[in-house]
Amino acid sequence: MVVQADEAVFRPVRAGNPFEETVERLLQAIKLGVVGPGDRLPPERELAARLSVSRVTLREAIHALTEAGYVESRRGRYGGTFVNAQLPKPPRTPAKRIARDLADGLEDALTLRNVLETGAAEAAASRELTTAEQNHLRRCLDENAAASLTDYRRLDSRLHLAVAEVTGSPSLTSAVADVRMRLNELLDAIPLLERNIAHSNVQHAVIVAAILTGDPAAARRAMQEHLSGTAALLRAFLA
Amino acid sequence: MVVQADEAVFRPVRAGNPFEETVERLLQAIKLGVVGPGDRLPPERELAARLSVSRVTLREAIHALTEAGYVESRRGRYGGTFVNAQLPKPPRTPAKRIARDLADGLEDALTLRNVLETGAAEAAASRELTTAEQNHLRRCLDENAAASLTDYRRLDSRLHLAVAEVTGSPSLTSAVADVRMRLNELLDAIPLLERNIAHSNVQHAVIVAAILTGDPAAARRAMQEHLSGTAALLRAFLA
DNA sequence: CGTCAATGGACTGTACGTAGACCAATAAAC
DNA sequence: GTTTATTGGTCTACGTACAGTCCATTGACG
Repeated sequence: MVVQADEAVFRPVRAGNPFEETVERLLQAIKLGVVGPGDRLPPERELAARLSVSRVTLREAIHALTEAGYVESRRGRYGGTFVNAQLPKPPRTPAKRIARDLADGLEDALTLRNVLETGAAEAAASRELTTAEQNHLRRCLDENAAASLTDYRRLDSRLHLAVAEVTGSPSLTSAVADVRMRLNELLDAIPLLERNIAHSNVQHAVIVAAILTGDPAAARRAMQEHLSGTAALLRAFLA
Repeated sequence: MVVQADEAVFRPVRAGNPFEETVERLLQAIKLGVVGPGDRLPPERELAARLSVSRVTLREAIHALTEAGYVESRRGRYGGTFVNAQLPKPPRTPAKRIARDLADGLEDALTLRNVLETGAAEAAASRELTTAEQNHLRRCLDENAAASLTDYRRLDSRLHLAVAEVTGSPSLTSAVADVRMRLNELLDAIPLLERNIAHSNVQHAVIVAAILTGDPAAARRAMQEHLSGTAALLRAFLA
């Protein structure tokens, strides 16, 4: 009997209660650099509507993030909830624990990421990009290249997300964001080496160049190489 | 200001209430052929646990599907909930309405499907398949090829799902199942032509052969061609 | 023919999430 | 300085979903 499809289709309907899911989403926005330090989140009423969550639940999620040191709220007109300039650094979960938690899930996540991101790079290069999209991509590339060590991971995520964005497919963008979050905890456990960063920056430039010049095959190939490097690091680190 | 990533990350936390989501999942299992006519669903207690839903909610969902003519329940030991041999045929939503509903979403779904399924084909061909996996793939291929007109769509879905299954990545399998469901309504609106079916069967055989012989590039290329045919049909039909 | 394990069916109390209205504070605009 | 629109903060009533328990039915097996 084949159980693989059963597992896929009878998986949990939702990952947690609305509160937990909302916290996760806001963290996604912050950790993937969709909203940067100092940026303001949308007003509670609007954000609650977009997330299809009651304002009470959203506020509880924001409260949790406030206590964790991610955001701060100010009342009154021109007030709002702002992302802190100094983000709390993740608690450095022991690698052993991560490895145990994700032992099976790691290959799953890496496979999905490989499919999504190489596909996104190819799809992006197959499109006619607007000037705004081109600028967005270039800006994300430059900001990442100029990033300090503490900001690198977030701006790296932001760049990869930008590649998905310029495919014009919101679903694909969401999927890339989700799988990136799944791998984030692991990536945080790996020490950042200057040499690796330099290498990444070069690869990023190649990927973006291929997308901007409209070379799908090259974009896919470059992304593939880039990802396999990270994947190798992860596998080695957790071995 | 770039809003693409905002849309992706601030999208609704959940598509509906647990009841609706559960109905959708069970329909997914039936319509994608994961459970065929005459098959028994897992016992309510077990299924509720796997879906992370209360038994009450699951029962309400099953009740809805019973009224819609998809399943039937029998009490007692060796009882259970069984998929009807004769499935109700979908209500043939007018194409105009579908086109209006999915106007924007169509390209989004097609892009995602292309990325996921070509990626799945390549990933599947890159793996060492167990004998069970090989047989499963072949069986799905054969059953689809032998299918009658009324069964064709379901067994076609089942085959595509099988390709994702043999990548060994549950997340990828789920993603393929989800995007297939999004396109299902549209596919149901397109008339099935014998000639198209024959062509599809040939392409399916090529895809499966490439996977079984471990030729990732060929698998990707074959799947790509296969999908672009369907995509062209959909775009033309809704134009 | 009786037993019994497994399954669907039904009920109760609790907790959580929601919708909506209202209050409080803030800073730009006048 | 006053006004005012916008935003976060608070409260209440309601509905839904959940966990747990018990009941009803069935058919294989001894």
